[in-house]
Amino acid sequence: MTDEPAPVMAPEDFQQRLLAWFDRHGRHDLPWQKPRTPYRVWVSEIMLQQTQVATVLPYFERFMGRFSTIEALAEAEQDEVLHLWTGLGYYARARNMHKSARLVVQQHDGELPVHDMDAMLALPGIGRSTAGAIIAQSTGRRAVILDGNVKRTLSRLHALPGWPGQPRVERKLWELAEHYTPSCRLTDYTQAVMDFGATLCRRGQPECSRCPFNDVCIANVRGEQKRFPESKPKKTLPVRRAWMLMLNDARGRIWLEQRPPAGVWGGLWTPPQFDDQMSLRAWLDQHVPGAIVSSPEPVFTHTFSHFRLEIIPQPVRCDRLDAVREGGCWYDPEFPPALGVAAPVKLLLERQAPFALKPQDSPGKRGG
DNA sequence: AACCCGTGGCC
DNA sequence: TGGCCAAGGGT
Repeated sequence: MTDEPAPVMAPEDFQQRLLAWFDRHGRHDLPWQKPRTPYRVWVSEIMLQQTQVATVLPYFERFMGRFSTIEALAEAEQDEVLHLWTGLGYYARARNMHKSARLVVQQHDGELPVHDMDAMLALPGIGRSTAGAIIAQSTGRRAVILDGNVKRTLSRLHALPGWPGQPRVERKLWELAEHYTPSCRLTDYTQAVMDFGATLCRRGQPECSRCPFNDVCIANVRGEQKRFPESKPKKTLPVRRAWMLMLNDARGRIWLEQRPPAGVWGGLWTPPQFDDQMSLRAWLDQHVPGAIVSSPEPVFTHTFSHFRLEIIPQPVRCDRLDAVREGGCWYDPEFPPALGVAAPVKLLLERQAPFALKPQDSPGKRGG
C-alpha cells in the first residue's frame, strides 16, 4: 500500500538550483527583511497567512509604526489591535497574536522563543509551518515549512495525486518538504521556496519554460502542470441572513456593539445584528420604543469563503441616547473610535450614513 | 476529520 | 460575473 512518491532529486541539487534562481529572481527587499528581527518576521508571517504579499504591505507598515516592539503590542488594548487589522480578515490572527505577545512578555522575558520549536508551537496562532518559517528566517537554523507555495511546487514536481487538504496527502508533502530542506542558508532557502511558488510556479500560468526544475518536474514533463495540485472538492455555499439595525442619532452617528470573541468578525464592532425581522422588532420594542421600521431595503450581499451573507440594513432614527443599552458606542465618522470594523460593515456605514469615511482609515484602499 | 474563519485578486 | 484560491491555524 506504500506507493511512496520518491523524491525526484537530491536535496543538494534542489537547493543549488533553487538558490541560483533566488539570487537572481527572488525578493530581497521586502519590508520585514530590512531589519529581519524575530518580531518583525513573526508579524509578517501571521499577516501573510492566507493573504497575499501586496495586500499585507500597507498593513504591515502601519502595524509596525504603531507597535514597533513586542512590548508595545502586549501593552495595547485588543480593540486597537483589531482596529489596525480592519479589512485584513481572519481576525483570530490578531486576537491570537495579541495574546501571544502578552505570553511572550510574561513567560519569555519579551523574546520570541525562536530557539525552541515546542515553545513556538505553544503560542496561539503559530502552527507547524509558521513556526518553521519564523525560526528559519530569523535565526537561519534548519526548520521546515509547508505553505501553499511549497505544496503547489512539490505537488507538481512529483505529480502528486490528491487534494493537499487531505491529511494523507499533506503528510506526504511534509515528508517531501523535509527531504528537500537543506542544512545551510536556511534564511535564503525558506524565502526562496516561497518566492518560487509565488512568482514562478504560481497557480495559474506557471512559467515552466524558465523553471530550473523543468527537466525533472514530472507534471511538466507530462505537460500536466495545471492538473496539480488537485483542486478542493466544491460544495454549495450556505446562505445566512442578517438584519442590521442602523441606529442613527441626530448627529449622524451610528450605534455599534461588540461581537462575541469567537465566530465571524469575533471581537469586531457592528450594528446590532438579528437573524430575522421579528427579533429585530423585539429588540426595538425593548430599547427604542416607538421606533419606526422601514420596509426592507435591497439586501447587501457579502460572500465569505464558507457562506454567503445577505445583509438587510434597517435605518432607524434614534434621538434619545439614553434609550440604548450599555455595552455599545456611537460611531462618529468625524472622530471614529479605534475599534475593529469588518470591511463589509465599513462599506455599509459609508452607504447608510450621510458622510464618507476618511480614506486613511483603510490602508487596503489606494487613492481614496 | 471536517469545519470554521475574511478579504481581494484573478480569469 | 462567479468560482477559485492565497506565506494556515484552531476546534
